[in-house]
Amino acid sequence: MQITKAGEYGVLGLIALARRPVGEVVMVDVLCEEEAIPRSFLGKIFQNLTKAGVVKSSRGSGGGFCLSRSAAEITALEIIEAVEGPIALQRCLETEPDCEHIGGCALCGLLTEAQDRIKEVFAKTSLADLAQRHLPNGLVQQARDRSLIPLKRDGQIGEKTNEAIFDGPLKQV
Amino acid sequence: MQITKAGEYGVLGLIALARRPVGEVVMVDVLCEEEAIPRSFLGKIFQNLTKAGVVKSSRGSGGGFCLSRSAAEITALEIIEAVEGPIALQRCLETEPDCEHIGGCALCGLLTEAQDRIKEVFAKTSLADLAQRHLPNGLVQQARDRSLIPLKRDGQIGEKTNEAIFDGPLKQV
DNA sequence: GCGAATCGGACCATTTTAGTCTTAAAATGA
DNA sequence: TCATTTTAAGACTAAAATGGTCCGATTCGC
Repeated sequence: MQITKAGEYGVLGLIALARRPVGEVVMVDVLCEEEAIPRSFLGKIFQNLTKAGVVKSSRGSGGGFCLSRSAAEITALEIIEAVEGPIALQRCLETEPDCEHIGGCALCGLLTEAQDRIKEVFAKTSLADLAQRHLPNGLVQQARDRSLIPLKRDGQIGEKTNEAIFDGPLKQV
Repeated sequence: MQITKAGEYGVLGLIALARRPVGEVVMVDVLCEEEAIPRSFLGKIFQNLTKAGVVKSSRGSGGGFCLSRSAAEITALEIIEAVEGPIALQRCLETEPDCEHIGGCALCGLLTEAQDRIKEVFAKTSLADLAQRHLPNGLVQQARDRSLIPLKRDGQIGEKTNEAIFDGPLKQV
């Protein structure tokens, strides 16, 4: 009962994309650096987002990804389901409506309700909302200018960077 | 983002237990047969429920499990968290309050909200509620008398039994 | 005290996650 | 046209979680 890394990275990558002017094509390399995501992984995740119609891709030099619609029209639900598949707490809801347990099972009702609540939360939140909440003050850039953020790259993961970042005057967000 | 089999079986096993008079000690064997759960697996699950104080165990011949409180005082949240660990969609909430992402992350807020909704649903539902919703008419016993339910046992799992069970007059639940 | 019955916990197989790597295809610009 | 740059697709892998089994320590009834 957790969001996967793929889902997490997907949202984060899209937030980075949503920070740019609409229509601007950005390489996956750039997005990865900004949000400290392993490069090849985000590439694969964005493939799914392309299939789902959330982003558009263009190949070749000068290529990259851009949002297929305005960030206000993309919901968190759409993103997460594109990456992780449909949200379904209960297994049997995925394929057939009847529960596999004997005589109709109380769990179905409970889990369906919980699942609907989650979907409500995700559906009412747009990518624009998320992008706005995420670092409203350009603190990332400040921190990066002060070399407080060692970037993660493939193979060589910087760890325990939080303290460094959050120490000092940047702390009072 | 799914409930685990362990969580599912835990709830189901407790429902079976809650059907009996309070204080009655029941062997896992019996509970397993009633809800078609692999025997040794439910044993392990009930270990966790014992540690969490949801059931009490007694060993030796004549031993088994009984609810430690009335079913109305046990919530689904308690059961599921006892079996699966705390419900935490977001990883970083589990250990530390600060998000690992740079400069405070929009995901934290979103996932925390979703998580709170799930907990609300689970917290407001008691085991007694579930037991009441689960087969109010004793349909299981009817079905079993008519040999419509091949019981699952260790090693030899009966599959695709649903059609057989739901066909015929039992269908209109 | 003995033996049967039961939980408790170590153990194991399979699936999922979280990535990486390689090859192919497409677009650009020289 | 050709080299370069970028995504697309998918095979591959290590590690963790899941789902489940099995045996031994413990306890009870006699």
